[in-house]
This record gives sequence, structure tokens and C-alpha cells, in this order.
Amino acid sequence: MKLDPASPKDLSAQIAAAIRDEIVSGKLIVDARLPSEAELADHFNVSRPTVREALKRLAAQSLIRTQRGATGGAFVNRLSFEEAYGQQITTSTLLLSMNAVTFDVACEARFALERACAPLSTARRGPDHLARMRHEIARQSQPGLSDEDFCASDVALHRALVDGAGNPVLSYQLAGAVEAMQPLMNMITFTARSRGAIIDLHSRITDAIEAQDAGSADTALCELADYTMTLGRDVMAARSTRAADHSRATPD
Amino acid sequence: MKLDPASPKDLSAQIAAAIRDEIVSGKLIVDARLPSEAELADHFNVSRPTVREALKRLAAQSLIRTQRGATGGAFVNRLSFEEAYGQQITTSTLLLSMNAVTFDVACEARFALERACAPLSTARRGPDHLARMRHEIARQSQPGLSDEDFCASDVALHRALVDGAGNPVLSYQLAGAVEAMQPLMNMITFTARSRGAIIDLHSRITDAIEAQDAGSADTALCELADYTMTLGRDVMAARSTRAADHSRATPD
DNA sequence: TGCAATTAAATTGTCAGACAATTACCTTCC
DNA sequence: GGAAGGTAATTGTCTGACAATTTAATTGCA
Repeated sequence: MKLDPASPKDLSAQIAAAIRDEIVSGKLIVDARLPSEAELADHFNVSRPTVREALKRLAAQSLIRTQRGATGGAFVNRLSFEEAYGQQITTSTLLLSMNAVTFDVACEARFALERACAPLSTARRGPDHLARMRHEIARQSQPGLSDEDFCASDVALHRALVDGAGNPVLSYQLAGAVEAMQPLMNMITFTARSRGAIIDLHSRITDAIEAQDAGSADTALCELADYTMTLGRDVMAARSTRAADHSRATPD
Repeated sequence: MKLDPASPKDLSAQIAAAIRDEIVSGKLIVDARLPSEAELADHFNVSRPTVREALKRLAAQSLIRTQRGATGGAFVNRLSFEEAYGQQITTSTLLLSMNAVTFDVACEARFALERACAPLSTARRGPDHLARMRHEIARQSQPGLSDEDFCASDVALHRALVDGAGNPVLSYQLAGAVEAMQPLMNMITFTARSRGAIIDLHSRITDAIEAQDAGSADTALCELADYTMTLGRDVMAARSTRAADHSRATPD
């Protein structure tokens, strides 16, 4: 646990990196207690606020948790799948929104990953997964449902499908891809007709999963992917047309 | 931008959350400058060190960057795919190591995702992707290569395959899955025979991608998945046997 | 002795003020 | 007009202190 005094980076960043390495390499195991802030400050020859900034960096990544009191301190956190979900979703959401990822690219990625899950889900889904999917289909059929709620239900259905694969690593990876797309999906206004088409495909997918018919599930998923991309393309086309009109009306 | 005074959480955590919401919701756009630390401290009615802890939390997630000097300050960061890769890899690695994910589960997830990529890569891979894959196959064939280097080359080959799909979202998602598996793969000692088998499958995959034969690529990938899992199972079986022997030799 | 209340200690959370380091901008001098 | 230096703004770090919280020990009492 040493620092490079000639590094251009911040001291707090270096300290955070040093501790992170100890955790990732396994030298600090789960639930191990780190030295107190005062001890760390002494060890690294820095002040306590600097150590605190380093610890906050690690806390932001859920690598450690802190506790006050006599037996308190900073402890190596067991990173749960749930916590990792949250981080991955915010990261993925920001990536999509900041890097001008097109609807097509995001959609393609999402359905490619989902198709990878479907065969496993077909083989392993439990009754609870099927029930969740049916429940969401029922929600989607309700008249008067807002576009946002329709999208949220869509996401819930697909997460049930993914969870049905019974592989937490896959669920974790896909949580980011599926949920990060929600803001993009929310730009679409679903007509009654398009909702009907989507619900129909959702039903076909659920039926296929229930019947353990991987081929039909894959076919329906592909159709849903195509249909979703068509919807997205229409929205984007309308958008760019409006933008072109606007730029013609008010040229700079 | 308000805080809940009755919240049990740390002030710095609340402030970080408030600013993060502004960024995620788009109120603070990329490259926008945040108020100075002194202004933020005044706004939230806290001290500057507390504000700094909050900013370090955001910096740890690459949401902001800071710059010293007269025109310095904290700026909203454009989250690049590269930065996100790194975060995802460390998170995925910790997830796998801390949650006792079995080799089988991780392997299944990885190859399922990779198979999802293969058809796209078959259609779109450029000459550079093929060259990277061939280069790694050549490396893997070198005698005297350490197991670690063999694994690293394996990862590089698969990343080339994934990148060939030309979808940065997929590349990002898979980077975590593939690279996080490296520590698990490193537990395997590859015999000359198993290396030969793997290299052979790598060649078949590369050939199929080059020939744009999605079916053959998928078949070869499945075989590679099966073979890798077999290798892993053997290692785990040997391990548990040794562990059983050991516990019998030194019972507590 | 047994138990409860109080006190003490350790640790993190927060604050205040100060100085150093860095960078952009402005002024002044040649 | 250009270059040098000064100035202001901002982050990075330090020192010292106090508050809040939690555990452990100690003391008082029955």
C-alpha cells in the first residue's frame, strides 16, 4: 500500500486506487475492517479529509460501507447483484444519452441479448416468471394506460423473461441494456394499433416460453425487434422532418 | 436542488444524489460547469469539505471531472465507452468473486451473449477484426506461452469477435462478461492437448466469420462453450476432491 | 452477586479557517 | 504590439476542533 509521490493525480484518487486494488486482488476480504481514518491518514502521510475523500470514492462504488460508533469504521462491502444493477443502469443510461447512440443500435443490442436469453428461459422458467409475464400483458391491455406506464410494463415483462433464464449474471448484464433503453422507448407514442401488435407479440413470446418452444420464441422475438425498430424509425423520421422544417423556417 | 434534513443518510451522500439527479435528468448537460465548491457549500448550507466529499463520489463514477485554476471547477463529464468499460469490468469481476458464481453460470452467460453477437459480426466484421482474431490465434499457438497469457489472448480474440458486430452497446455489455471471467479462466491449467482443441475451435470460428457463415460460427461457438465448461468442471471436480481429502486428513 | 444506569472511549460526520498550487485574465512596461 | 509580471478565482490539502453515534467498561444499587 504505497503511493507514487510524483504522480500528477490527486492524492485522494491515489489512495482510493490503492485500497481498491487491495479489495479487487482479494487482500481485503468481504466484511474486513479497514484501518480507521486516522490510521490511514497516518499510514499515507496525509490529512484525514484527504483520506475521507478517498473513502467516499470507494463508497460511491459500493466497495465499502461505513459505520459510526466505537466498533465502527469502513468495511469491505459484499457487492450484491441488486446494488450492481443500479449502478449499471445509471451508467448505461448515461452512456446512451450522452453518446448519441441511435435508437437502432440500442434496440439491436437489446434484442440480440434478449434472444440469447430466450432459449435458456424456455428451458428453465418457473411458474412465477410466466405469471409475471402474463400479469404485465394484462396491464398493457388496460385502456387509458399512459405511454410511460406502457413502457415500464414492457420493461418488466422483458425482465421477467430474462430472469426466467435462471442465470444471475445474465440478468445483471441485461438489466442495464433493457432499462437503459426506457428513456429512448419513452420517446415513442404508442397508438392503440401498435400497442395491440406489441401485446400480441408479447403473448406469442409468453406462450412459446410456456410451451418450451424455443424456435417460436425466437421468431416472435425477432418480429418484435423488427416492429420496435420500425416504430422507432418512424418517430426519428418525423423528428428529423420537423427539425428540417424548423431549420428552413428559422435559418441562422 | 434541495436536501431532506430528516434523512438518516450522510449529507455528502444526499448532495451527491441531488447533483447526480440533475445530470441524469439532463438539467445539467455535458460540459456544463457546476457552481464552485464555495457556492455549492453556501447553497446547501454545508461546509466545503462536505461538498468536496460529494463531488469525489461523483468523480468516482466518472460523472464529473475537476480542473484547477481560474476557469476551473467541476464539469459534467461525457461518459465515454472506454471509461464505462473499466467500471463495468471491475464491478463484474467483484460480483463474480464475491458472490460465489460458479464457473458454469459465468461461462453460460458469457457464451450466450457471445452467440448473440456472432451473427452480427458475421455480417459486418471488417478486415481489421479478422486480422486481430488471426493474430491472437497465432499467439495462442506459440509454445511456452503461460496460462495467463493464453487466457489474455483468448479474451482479446473474443473481444475482436464482439467488436466485429459494430455495435458499441454490445461491445460495452460484453466487455464486462468476457473480461470478468478471466480470473475464473486463470484457474484452469491448459494442457497442450486442450490448447490445441481450443485453438482449433478458434480457427473454425474465425473461418466461419470470414466466410460469413453464421450457422458454422454458432456451431463452433457452442462446441467451444461445451468444451470450456467441461474443462472447468474437471478443474472444479479435482478441487473439491482435494478439499474433501484435506478435510478428511485434518478434521476439525 | 446480579443487574441497571451511567460514564468513557473510539470512530465517523461535520465545520471553520487557512495556505498551497494552478490557471486564466489583465495590466504594465519596453 | 508583444512580452513579462501581477492578480484573482478555483481546486487541493492541512490543521484543529466539535458533534453524533455506538460499544464497552465501570459504577452504583438492591
